Amino acid sequence: MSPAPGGNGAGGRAKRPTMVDVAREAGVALRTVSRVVNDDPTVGPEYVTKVRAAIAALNFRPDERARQLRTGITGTIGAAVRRIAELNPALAAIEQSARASRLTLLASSTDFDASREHDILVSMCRQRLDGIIVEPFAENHAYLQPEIEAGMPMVAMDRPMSGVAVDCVMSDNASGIGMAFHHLHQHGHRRIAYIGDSERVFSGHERASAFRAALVAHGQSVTGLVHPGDITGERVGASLEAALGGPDPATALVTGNMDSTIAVLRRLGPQAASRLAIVGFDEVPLADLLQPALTVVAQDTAAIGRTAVELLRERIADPSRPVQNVVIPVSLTTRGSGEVPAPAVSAQ
Amino acid sequence: MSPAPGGNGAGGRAKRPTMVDVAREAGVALRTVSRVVNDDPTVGPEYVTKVRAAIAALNFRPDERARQLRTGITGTIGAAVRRIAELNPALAAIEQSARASRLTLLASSTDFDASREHDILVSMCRQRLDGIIVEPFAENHAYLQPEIEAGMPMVAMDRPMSGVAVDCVMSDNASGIGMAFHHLHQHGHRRIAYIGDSERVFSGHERASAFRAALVAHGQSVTGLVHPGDITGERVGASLEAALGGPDPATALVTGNMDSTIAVLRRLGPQAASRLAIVGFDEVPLADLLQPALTVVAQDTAAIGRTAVELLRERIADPSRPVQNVVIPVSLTTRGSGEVPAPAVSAQ
DNA sequence: ATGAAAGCGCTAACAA
DNA sequence: TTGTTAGCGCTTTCAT
Repeated sequence: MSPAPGGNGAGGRAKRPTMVDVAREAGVALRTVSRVVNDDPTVGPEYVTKVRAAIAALNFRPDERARQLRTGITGTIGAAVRRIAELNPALAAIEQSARASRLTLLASSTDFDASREHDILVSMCRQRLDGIIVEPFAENHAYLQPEIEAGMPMVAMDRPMSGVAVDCVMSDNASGIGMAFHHLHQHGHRRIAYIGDSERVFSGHERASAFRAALVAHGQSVTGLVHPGDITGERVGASLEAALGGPDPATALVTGNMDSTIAVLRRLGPQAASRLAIVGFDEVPLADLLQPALTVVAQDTAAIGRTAVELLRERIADPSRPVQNVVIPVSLTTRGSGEVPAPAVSAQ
Repeated sequence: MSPAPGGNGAGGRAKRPTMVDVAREAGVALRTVSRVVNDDPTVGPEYVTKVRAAIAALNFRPDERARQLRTGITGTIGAAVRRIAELNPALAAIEQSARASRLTLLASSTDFDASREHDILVSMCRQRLDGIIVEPFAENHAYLQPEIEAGMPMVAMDRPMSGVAVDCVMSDNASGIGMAFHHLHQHGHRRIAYIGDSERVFSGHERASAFRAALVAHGQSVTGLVHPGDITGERVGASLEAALGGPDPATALVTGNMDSTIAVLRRLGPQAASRLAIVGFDEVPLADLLQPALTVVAQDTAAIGRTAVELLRERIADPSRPVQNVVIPVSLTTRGSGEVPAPAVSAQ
């Protein structure tokens, strides 16, 4: 009711009250305030009342930083992903799981930049977060070995890390590519091309390799059909020409990730996809509104995020357990673009 | 070279070395280690060498939490937005600006839930972040008054906050709606309907009001043309029927935000938009790949995010400066859907 | 240029 | 059940 004593006048930068102030105001010991704040049941009801009143009178808010320093745990896990603020269902799942475990999530964008990733991970380690989920980008992470040895729990998502042994969760890339290929093959296509991310990227390599394997398994030549590389308009355009031009053009296309799919659609122009069968790896926003609607191999992003948090919590609980490697199944979502039939064979 | 002393054996949870350990290892005072860690130039070169060596030998990493407790600043700002992990260019801009100012960003999803928003904001206050950017959702934020009085810098984004006086940055909603209406009017449309978010939402209210004002300014009746409400398939479907059915159907549509636009497109089905002129408020992912490509009123999300960080930094620097209110202009991006001409008047 | 010692605000042994 | 006291790991006066 009465305004807080202690020079809380208007305008000036008020000094926040601490537990000591609350204790004085309530006429109890510091320890009692701490107990009340932490809902310790062994405090007498009248003390609880007095302390609560003092807390309200002073507008006291405990300083989480001091608590963290003292207890050694931050209640926060970090997520170093390529992009926050872009559609990232795995990150959404991580946030949800973290919240369910009463953990704060500190998410940062590594932004496809190894040095940024380095800075973020080092900073997270200095903050002594309870654990870190990372979607690795850099080639080598040996510099993290001391941190891991010092007990910093870490989980890799989407890609494994090299140079350190950490738990990892990722999609079954090979199966997904197999599904896409098989689906198009079943719809009569015999010339199926692949356009995807650079093989320098782990998943780009896995997917391109799996596609080559599928071609070989169907007794086909790999020549001219597999086009990994950077996702730029020009590169994708050139790959498209290579795949769709020539004497024996592809009648169907597998795109290796969301960005490739979008780049291909942009390059082909509206409705060009109705002449060509397309199956994309990764879900695409508004895939149902395109024409034809896009058939995709969908990753179980919710499971990936959930599993990442699970692995991290298990690692926190038992730092010495053996390293786990979890592979999450993918699934095919048919919407139209993958069911375009192969054109009847005319001549050759 | 030699392994760190102090029981760093394999398997066990190693205790991290502190500055005290480094000081002992280097044979210097604690204070000197602190100086070296903080690049204080007044340290003798040979001391620097010794300390660096000890740091490397022990794999010492300073504990950011202790530093924060002691200095009082965290170097971290919070962002409580509706959704991270979804396309959110304003959040991306915030992250970029924060990084440019060497600030860590702690982003959390309030997820369209007032109690979640409350928990997140309270938690950020307890963590004594250097400042908070919030995309307010709850009706009233008076509970934050004590925090603001205690010196917690805060900036509202996209919507103002009620119950507290804080800086605010948002788009020029009224102009945007005016642009959309005017654009359609210029293309010959005389029956233009609006479907948007609920008027309980601040921007929903602003935009619906502006649309009514536009109708009135053009001497038209408001009846049956303005449809704010929750964004669900059924509600949007009903609003569409009301607007497009009847004796005098609308020939053009303004949608009030991204979700309304997408809901309308889903409801109308593919290519239905080629019979109806549509201008959406907010950019839509892959808007260029739809048919017809989508004409939208685009918010300058980059400017919004940048300004939010700017306002926050200024507030941190000068807690007593007057509250600022910044309105960011919007712009029209024509792609096709808004340029569908009005059908020739047949009878009536 | 370097060091000794006092805290930042909280929790956790240990006493009473 | 409540209080006393010693830190968590760092920065920072103040001496030297």
